[in-house]
Amino acid sequence: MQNILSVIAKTPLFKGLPENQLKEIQRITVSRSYNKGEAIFFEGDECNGFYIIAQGQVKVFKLSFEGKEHILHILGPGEPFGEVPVFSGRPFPANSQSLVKSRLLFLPRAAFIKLITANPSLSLNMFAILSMRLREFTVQIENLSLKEVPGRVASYLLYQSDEQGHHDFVDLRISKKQLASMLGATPETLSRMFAKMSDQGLIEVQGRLIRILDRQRLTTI
Amino acid sequence: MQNILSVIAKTPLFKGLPENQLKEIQRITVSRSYNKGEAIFFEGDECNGFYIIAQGQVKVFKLSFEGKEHILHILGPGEPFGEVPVFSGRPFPANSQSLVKSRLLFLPRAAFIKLITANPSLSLNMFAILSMRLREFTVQIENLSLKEVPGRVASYLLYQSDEQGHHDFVDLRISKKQLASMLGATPETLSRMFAKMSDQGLIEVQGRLIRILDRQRLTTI
DNA sequence: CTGTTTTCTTGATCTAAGTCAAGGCAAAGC
DNA sequence: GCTTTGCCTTGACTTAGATCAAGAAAACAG
Repeated sequence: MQNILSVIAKTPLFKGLPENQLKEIQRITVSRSYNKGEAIFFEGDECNGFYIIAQGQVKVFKLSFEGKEHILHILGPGEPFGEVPVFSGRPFPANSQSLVKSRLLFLPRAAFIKLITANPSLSLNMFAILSMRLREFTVQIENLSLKEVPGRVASYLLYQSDEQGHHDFVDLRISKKQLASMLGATPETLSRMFAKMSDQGLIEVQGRLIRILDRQRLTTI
Repeated sequence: MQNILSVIAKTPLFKGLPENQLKEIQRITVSRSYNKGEAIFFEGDECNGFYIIAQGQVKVFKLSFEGKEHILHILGPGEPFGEVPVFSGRPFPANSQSLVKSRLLFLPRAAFIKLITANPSLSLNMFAILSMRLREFTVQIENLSLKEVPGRVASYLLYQSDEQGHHDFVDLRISKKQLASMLGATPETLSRMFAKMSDQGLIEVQGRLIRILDRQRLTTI
C-alpha cells in the first residue's frame, strides 16, 4: 500500500508543487476505505470536501425517477472527484459509489480553499481539471444528442484506444452493463451493436478486450 | 453603449471584485464587433483567449458529421464563453457564432494567466462559475439520457420560469427551432409536444410566451 | 468444487421520435 | 405594396432502440 504523500505527488491536481506544499496537503487529508458497492455520497448531500482515489475504482452517476442509472464518470487512481460542489457551495449534483474495494483520500473543503487561495500554481491545475471536465461533458452531451448508439460506441472505442495509447485495441476495464449506462443505452442494445460491428469486420470482441480492425471506417459511423 | 469596465463589473466571472482588480482586467481586454451570423471561432481553432459579451447574443454549438447542429449554450450580455480551453491549453471544443449584431470583449490568454496568478480571489470567483456550469451540464446529461422529450420540455419550462422569476409563465426568448436543438429533439417533435401539452391543459402557447397552467402535474412528467 | 448470482447474448415485440412532405404564417427586404 | 425567406405546424410513414423474456456464460461465495 502506498503512503499518502506518494499518492498526492502523482495526482495531476498537485503536479509541479514543491515538496513542502505537498506535505502540507498531506497534513489535511484523511484516508477512507470503501467496500465494493459502498456509497460514497448521494445527490443532494451537503459537500464538505472532495476525494482523490488512492486505490480502486469509483463511479459517479445520476439516477432517474424510475431508478434508471446514467454513469457520468468512472474514475481510477490519482483522479479527483466531487470537487465541483467545493466551489459552487451547493450539494453534490450526482451520486457516487465504489465499484471495487477502494481507498480514498478526503480533502476537507475549508482547508483546501485556503490552500488554493495561497497557491496560484495549484489554481491553474484546478482550472485545467475543471476545464477538462467541462470539455468531457460537452462531448458527452454532443454524443447523446447528435449521434445514435453505434456512433457513440465507435467514438468511445476510438477515444479510449487513444487514451490507452494503443491504436488497434481497447481494454474496456468496466463491465458492458456499465459501458451501456455511460453511453445512454441498454445492455441489450450495446450487445447487439458489438455483434453487428463484429459482423461488419469493424471490431473483434473478446470479453472486455476489443480489437479495432477498421479504424478508418469506425470514424465515419 | 456601455464602457468596458461596467460590462466587466457585471460579469458573473468578475462580480464582486474590487475596483482596482477590475481595472487591471479592463487593461488587458480588447473590444471586437460582430455582425449577425458572423463566426466568432470554429471547433479546432487554437485558443489564445476568451470572450465576454458586452452587447448582443451568441450561440455555442457543435456540428455533427452530417451537418446537424446542436446548441450547447445561448449566451447574452455579461456572459463569458470560450474560457474553458484557455486553461487546458487545448483548441476550441465547439463553434461559436453571433446571433445578432454583437460587441464582445476579448481577453488574451497569456495576459489573463498572469493576472490570475497574481489574484487568488479572482480564481475563487471563477471556480464557482465553472462549477455552476458543470452542474448545469450534469442536469443536461441527465435530461438527455434519462428523460424523454416531454420530460425535457417540462423541466426546461419549469427551470426557465424560476430563472425568470415568474411562476406561471415563460418567455422562451429563442426560436422554437433553437429550443428543439437545445433539448435534443426536432422542431416537429417539439411542436407536437407543445400541442399535446396544451390539449392536456398543462400549458398554453402564445408564440414565444408559454403560460404554465398546471405546474404540479408538469413536474411529474 | 458446486451452487448461486450476476452478466451477457439473442429473439420477438412495441413505441417514441425521427424523416419526409406540404401548407400557413410572419418577419424582412426590395 | 409584393415577394422572399425562414419559422412553425400537421399528417403519413419509418425506424432506432427500449422492453420483455429466456437461455448461456462468467464471476463469486461458501
